[in-house]
Amino acid sequence: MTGNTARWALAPLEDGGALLAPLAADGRAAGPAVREPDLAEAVRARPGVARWVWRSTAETYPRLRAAGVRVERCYDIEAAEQLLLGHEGRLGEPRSAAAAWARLRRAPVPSDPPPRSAEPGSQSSLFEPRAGSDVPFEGLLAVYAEQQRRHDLAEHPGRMRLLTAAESAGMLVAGDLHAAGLPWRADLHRDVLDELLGERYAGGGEPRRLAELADAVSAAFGHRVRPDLPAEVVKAFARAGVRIKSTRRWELEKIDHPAVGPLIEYKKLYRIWTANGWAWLQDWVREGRFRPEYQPGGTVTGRWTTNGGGALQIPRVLRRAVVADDGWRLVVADAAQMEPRVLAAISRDPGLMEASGHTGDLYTALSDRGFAGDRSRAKIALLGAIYGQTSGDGLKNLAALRRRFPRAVAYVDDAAHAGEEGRLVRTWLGRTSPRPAGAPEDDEAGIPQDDAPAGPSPAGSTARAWGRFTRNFVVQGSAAEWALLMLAALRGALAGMRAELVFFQHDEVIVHCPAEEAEAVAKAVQAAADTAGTTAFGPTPVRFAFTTAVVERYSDAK
DNA sequence: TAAATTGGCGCC
DNA sequence: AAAGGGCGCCAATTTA
Repeated sequence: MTGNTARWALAPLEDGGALLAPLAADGRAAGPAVREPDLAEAVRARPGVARWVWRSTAETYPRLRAAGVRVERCYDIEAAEQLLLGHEGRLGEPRSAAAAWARLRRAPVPSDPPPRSAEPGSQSSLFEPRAGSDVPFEGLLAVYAEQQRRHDLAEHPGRMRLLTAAESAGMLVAGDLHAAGLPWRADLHRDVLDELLGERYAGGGEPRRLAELADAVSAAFGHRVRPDLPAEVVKAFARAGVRIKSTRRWELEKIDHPAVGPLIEYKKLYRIWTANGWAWLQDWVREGRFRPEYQPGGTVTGRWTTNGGGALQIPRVLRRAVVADDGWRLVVADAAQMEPRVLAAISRDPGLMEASGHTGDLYTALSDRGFAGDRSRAKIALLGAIYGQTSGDGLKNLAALRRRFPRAVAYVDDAAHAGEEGRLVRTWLGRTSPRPAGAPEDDEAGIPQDDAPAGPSPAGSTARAWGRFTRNFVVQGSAAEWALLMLAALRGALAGMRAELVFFQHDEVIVHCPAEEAEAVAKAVQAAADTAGTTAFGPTPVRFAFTTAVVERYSDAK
């Protein structure tokens, strides 16, 4: 009975042991719970288990990894709870297993614990039991069984199952990424800082180059102006006869004034100093690795976030510090035009599917089909449609786009209309948008009420802004799902190698591997892209392409 | 005095 | 190039 489809529930205990139970197809326990003295040994002793069902991957997986136990698949009950609540239009209700158990028993529902911020260099925080984790094992089993039933009630039960499985796989990948860490040369990072910012002054003030630029700004205005205070800068320009609404770079660039140059340069360097300067290095890089805590599904659209360290916003100039170990390489792979290809797959627009049917440049293919060979116009038009552009060239070219690719444009337009009317929208697999602020919460998920009282200015700019959000949500969110499945496939493919996934950023992965494995890894990446395409969207002519570079340092990729 | 908000900019 | 969607992080400012 423990064939390769078996599922077991697993709950770690504080003394290092674990409770386990085999599960039947309907999610209920198929046998008595057993207690084992050692969590990792209990898992190791059951190689036939295909999927481990547990409360939280972040709680359990690091302990297994630390003991050298690899888990192929899991089901993360709290991640699934979040997705199921969202699908049911109940986003915002507490998502902990304890809360789900309380709802089942009609007991008072505990609020979720506040999000914990990562401590630099921590491995330990992942081990700490969280408040709200006090669910008895039978409660966990009951919540899981109920979740299985709730999958059946979803709009597309099969896709919903795939979604929770994919999110769970993402949790495993996140654990792997944290454990591996991104190779980071602190000495090279310091070289970059010295080069850009100049030396630091004792006492913690601005580095030399920033001080010089601040002086240059003041000199240009003829009086002391602190460039990091927007209010002061706006006032200084007003005194000089230039009226600006903000000090954003694109606004400053339009001004003809000697302060603009040093001001923009100051902002750029100030950002590097405060966000990724010496303090960041001290906090986040240990023993040659940068180990952020990744949070799959950390955003409403399903994109990941990281907790501390700003791993998804690392300035390009610091990629010089990311260097493979001796004899190793970085396989840097970037999914080319991921979102337009996803739109092709989910809208089933014939023309867009055809243009996405090969791994060559999508915008060139697009321009040959409707923009007289003008690649940049095609690109602007498509991105404008996905993002809901309200002005500029994107809008001008939208008409041509709509003529040639009507179903694709209609798909995102429908999502925008739904958002403007306060309805919910879903990604391809079923991740569901939140409600706009102020929307009624007691109606059926997303179904508009005919007699709904007018909310705060429903047809106004707030509604249109929400429409842009839902328009983008269906594409960005479905793209995140493709990425999740790609990661899951890649993780499986790398299992037999020494290669490790060390970085993930929306549509880009980095694998660190021995030089001799690089070619096989590059092939595995493209294979994972193809697998993810058909797993997510079913049979589709759309191809998902990776641009791959094998390099020793990240900055050498493209 | 601490928490929340704002402005800005880095990444996709 | 700009501007549109998603974020996190920092410093300064405002609010409680």
